Amino acid sequence: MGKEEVLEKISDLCNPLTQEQRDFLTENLTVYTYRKNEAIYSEGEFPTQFMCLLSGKVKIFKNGVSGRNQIIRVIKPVEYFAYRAYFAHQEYLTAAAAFETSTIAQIPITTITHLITENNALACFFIKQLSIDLGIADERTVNLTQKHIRGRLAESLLFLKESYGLEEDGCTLSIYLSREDLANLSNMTTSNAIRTLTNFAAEKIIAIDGRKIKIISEEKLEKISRIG
Amino acid sequence: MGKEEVLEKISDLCNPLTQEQRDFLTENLTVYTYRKNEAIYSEGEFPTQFMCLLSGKVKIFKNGVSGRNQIIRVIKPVEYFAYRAYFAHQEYLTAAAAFETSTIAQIPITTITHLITENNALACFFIKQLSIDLGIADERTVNLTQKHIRGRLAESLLFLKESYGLEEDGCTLSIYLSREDLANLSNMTTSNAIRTLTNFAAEKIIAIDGRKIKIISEEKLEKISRIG
DNA sequence: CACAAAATATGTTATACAGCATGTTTTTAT
DNA sequence: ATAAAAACATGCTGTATAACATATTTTGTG
Repeated sequence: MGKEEVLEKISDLCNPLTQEQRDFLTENLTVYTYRKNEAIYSEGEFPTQFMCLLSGKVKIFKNGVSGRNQIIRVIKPVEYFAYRAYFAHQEYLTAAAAFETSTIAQIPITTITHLITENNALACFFIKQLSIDLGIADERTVNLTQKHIRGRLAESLLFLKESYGLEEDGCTLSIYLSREDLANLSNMTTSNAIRTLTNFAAEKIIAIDGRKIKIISEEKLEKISRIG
Repeated sequence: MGKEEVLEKISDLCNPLTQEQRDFLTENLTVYTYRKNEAIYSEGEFPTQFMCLLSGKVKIFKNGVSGRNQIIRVIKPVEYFAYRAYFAHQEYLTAAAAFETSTIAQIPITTITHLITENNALACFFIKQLSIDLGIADERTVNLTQKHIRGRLAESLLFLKESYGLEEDGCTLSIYLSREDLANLSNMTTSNAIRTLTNFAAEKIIAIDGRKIKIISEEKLEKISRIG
């Protein structure tokens, strides 16, 4: 992908910038492609790059107790990530990996912080983004802890629909997750993700074909998510 | 409390400001005192005031399913709160109430956003604060979902020690929470908070005298928190 | 293509924790 | 001071979900 094309994609980041600042950004920008399941960064590492997902799908997750992972959030194009830790003067508390082949623009995080101190509109952009993410995290805490297994899985399916959308048929989720990833997203064991998925299919709420998931009744999913 | 005194307390907010900006802040600043258990703001309300806790203790919580509350974070003097929702252009997703008599400085949130657009250092202050809070929220998600009941309670006790410190004797927590609040902080029922607390006391990890909690072995609490 | 490894599926068992009931103590209000 | 309400305490029961076991299917690799 050419730099011109990249700049167009990250316009919400570039719009507030002066031409000079934009050039500075472009000079320091590199583009990498990660393969399916490849690690992008790991918990405990020191953050050096600000990232923007240009194409593909990425998960942000944490290693919990006894090897259980928790998917904290998912990234879709064009979204920014990998900056929180540096802004907080911390190491990464999370890890990131590619769900599928993903193209990522990387800019040294110091370049970004430099631009932030120069450009107030850019600072405001990050204030808003962080505020939205913090709200999502707060919601998620309650949902993951208080809802029952069916409610958590239903919510995850709706969340995936919101995040990555549907295919042309208007009902198949555009992301094909392993049962394990689905479990890690919903805070349950893989076995229970499989079982509950099977139940949903038997109840004609969804239809499953391998990793393809068709949402038959969004209303029912919403109801299960709300109550359970 | 006089405005002079308040300004001194919120110096980390004021330091980046020009004298003119500081005067603008002072003009728009009011101080309220909330009684024990009094609501400060509620879920769904539209945010209008930026707040700073000058003295006392405050909880930020969410109403979960079937009346179960989840305490999301606690505020100590001098910390800022009640600004996330406005920055994200949302209603409050959480509620706030006073654990005990609390004095709170309030500034119209529009005053703050105005100052942020004028003052880059102030914007950076909030970027850092939000980034730290987002990291805490991510950690908390995993801790609350993956740890067992003893681990969650142990963690909460250590968290309260970190947040509010100890009394002069060097081992009594400076905050006296109801068993219900302790349960809401640790994602468990009140019954189980009581039971587990009793167990910890029997194991000589803590000593309880009504709502007073003495930490006898911090190492053991840390171990339980880590493993459980 | 064959083989190993991983992912999916499903049944069984074990257990952590919620839910409920009941009694006691402490706090609050009149 | 006394009644009422709230908080605390503890035992019992039920159940949601983890943990384990064992097939079966799919995927990846030499």
